[in-house]
Amino acid sequence: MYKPITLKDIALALDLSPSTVSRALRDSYEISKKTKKIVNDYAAGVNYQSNPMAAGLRSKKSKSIGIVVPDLANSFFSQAISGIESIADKEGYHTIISQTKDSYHKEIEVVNHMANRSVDGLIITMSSNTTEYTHLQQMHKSGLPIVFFDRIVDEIDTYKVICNNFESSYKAILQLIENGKKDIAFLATAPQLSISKERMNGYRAALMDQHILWRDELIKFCPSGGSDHSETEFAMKQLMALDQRPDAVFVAGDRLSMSCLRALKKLQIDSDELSIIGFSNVDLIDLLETPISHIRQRAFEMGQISMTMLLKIIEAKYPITDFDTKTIDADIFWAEHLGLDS
Amino acid sequence: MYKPITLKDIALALDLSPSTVSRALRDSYEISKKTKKIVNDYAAGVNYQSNPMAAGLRSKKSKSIGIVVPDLANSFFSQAISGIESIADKEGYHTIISQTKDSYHKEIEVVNHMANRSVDGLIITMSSNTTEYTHLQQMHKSGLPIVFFDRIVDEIDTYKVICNNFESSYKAILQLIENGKKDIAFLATAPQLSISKERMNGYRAALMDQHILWRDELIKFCPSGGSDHSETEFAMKQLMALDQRPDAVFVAGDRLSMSCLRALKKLQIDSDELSIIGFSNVDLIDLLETPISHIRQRAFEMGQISMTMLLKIIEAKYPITDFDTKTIDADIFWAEHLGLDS
DNA sequence: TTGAAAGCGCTAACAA
DNA sequence: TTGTTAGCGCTTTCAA
Repeated sequence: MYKPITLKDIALALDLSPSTVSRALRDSYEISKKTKKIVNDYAAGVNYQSNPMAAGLRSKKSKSIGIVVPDLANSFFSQAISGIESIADKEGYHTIISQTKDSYHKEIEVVNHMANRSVDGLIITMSSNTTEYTHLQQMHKSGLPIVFFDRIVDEIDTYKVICNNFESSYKAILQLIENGKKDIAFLATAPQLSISKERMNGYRAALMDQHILWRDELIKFCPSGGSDHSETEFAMKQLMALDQRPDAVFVAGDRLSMSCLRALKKLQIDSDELSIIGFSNVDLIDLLETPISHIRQRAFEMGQISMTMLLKIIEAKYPITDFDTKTIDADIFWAEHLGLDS
Repeated sequence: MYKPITLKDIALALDLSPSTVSRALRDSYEISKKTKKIVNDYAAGVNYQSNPMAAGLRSKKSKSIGIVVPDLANSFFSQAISGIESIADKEGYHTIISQTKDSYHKEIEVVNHMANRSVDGLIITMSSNTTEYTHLQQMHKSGLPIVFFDRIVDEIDTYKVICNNFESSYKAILQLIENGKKDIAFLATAPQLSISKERMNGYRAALMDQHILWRDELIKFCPSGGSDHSETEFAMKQLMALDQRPDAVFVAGDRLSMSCLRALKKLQIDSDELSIIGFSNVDLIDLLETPISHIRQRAFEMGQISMTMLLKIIEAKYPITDFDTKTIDADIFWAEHLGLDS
């Protein structure tokens, strides 16, 4: 059976008390250098591993944080996770990752599990089906440090890290208009998501500033976010069936952008007919058949900032009350055939 | 401060003993239906969440398992994780995911952390830089259930799940040869990895059976596995500089396949000049500019099987001694221009 | 500078 | 069917 060395074992072997060993191992100021050396050497020799469950049970700290994202297969999230880990590693924090697959119930379950496992904090991107936040509000009120990332929740006051959704959308649409596009469709995932709203606001503002009329029929939502291709295909089919067809489509979602490409391929719609610009952090974007203009979020950097913010809360001596939302620029890349700079 | 309801609180409120409450909550046969109902109703009312750290500390079980993969950004792994979770969810197990970024040291750290967090078992794909397994051997000897996945370790006797590396490689090469290719290069990641060896064996066997001479200069390794593009580019450049240039290349790695495509694009080598077939589980493969024949592993299924095997070990009444290695078929898809069936 | 003792929240013998 | 008691491995008062 699995029987690791315990702190007690060390105490016994070294004829010290458990508390001394514990303190020595944690490099407490009360312990003499000599004792510390003896203890640490012995511990290293027998490959002692402290048990975080026992430690956490007592001290309510675990030096580990939880990361909750909707989908690991989404490069935006995996890049962000790498950013989070780059900081966590440096600061000696472990990370525990879980995905919700955009399910509200899975999210609740995962968050509870992490909280109970005594993570010291949480970095979370909401599931797209989450419209009710009491599970998070409760934890947050109880003192669990939380940082929201990408998809944020207004109702909970804490640090939030998002990309410049409004501005980058605005800029993208503006550029399209200046390039002669007039009928720009808007394709988004779930309408209740913060990112959908912010991106739509950017779209709307650009149209208004350029005196282009808003057309309801050009707005389509695919709540599955592109995981259900038929949904995207249906939306695109509807758009292309309009009397006044769009000449461009702005896709406000990462997975959705690729789903949209696939739909266009299936519907045999050429990229000359319909320009497409979408949010995308896909690595392979340069290898795609159809050149696609895209807005690329600085996911790694966003992850790093999220972790930095979380650490700030965790290690704060006094509760923080003055939270803000970090907005990170995104980079726009124009497909070559449009002949535009990025 | 964070002060969750404890089992004791419930016991106090209901004037029961903690053990009764504990048993009622866990639906023990010893407890009357009435008491169970009272307890469960009350617990639900106050939103009681059991503390798995305390439970785990005592019972040495946590109903959670660890998943360790090299890289979350690799679709093969994220698909496999989804497969693992599909079974874990059903059986009431939580999953804790970590990535090693193919670092040996990160792997050790992550595995230790998980073991200490009392995961009930581990599903792991080795880091490509791991050549020494004492950290795992130790845990395994101590009784931690482990299932190896994709990249396996001969030295440790437990369940292993891999794809049919030899056979699918053999079949792919055979097909290439039958299609007239004669100078088939072999591109792999780290040579010490089980997958590299198995795939090379398939390659070698097919050549031999078809009486094609083995040529050392057609074999190239890219230890970074495609994350360092310059490495791949250099290898491809070397290959194309040979007097007798290859007319096809077989890529024995997921990320490497895409890296290879990118290298060919950069070197402006047409797919007519050089056919490429590689392992790949990329979702977007149908949207790529260059049609690429590919071997697609049944990642989701492999994940499911891994989890099933792990559960078998975890829940075994008596230690299992008779382990085997599950080999799952892979599917070969031929790029259209080759005019072959899959 | 070290040790003794209590207890974190839970489970599992053993008793009743 | 329920309660009592001890203890998982560690940290943390408090005392020495």
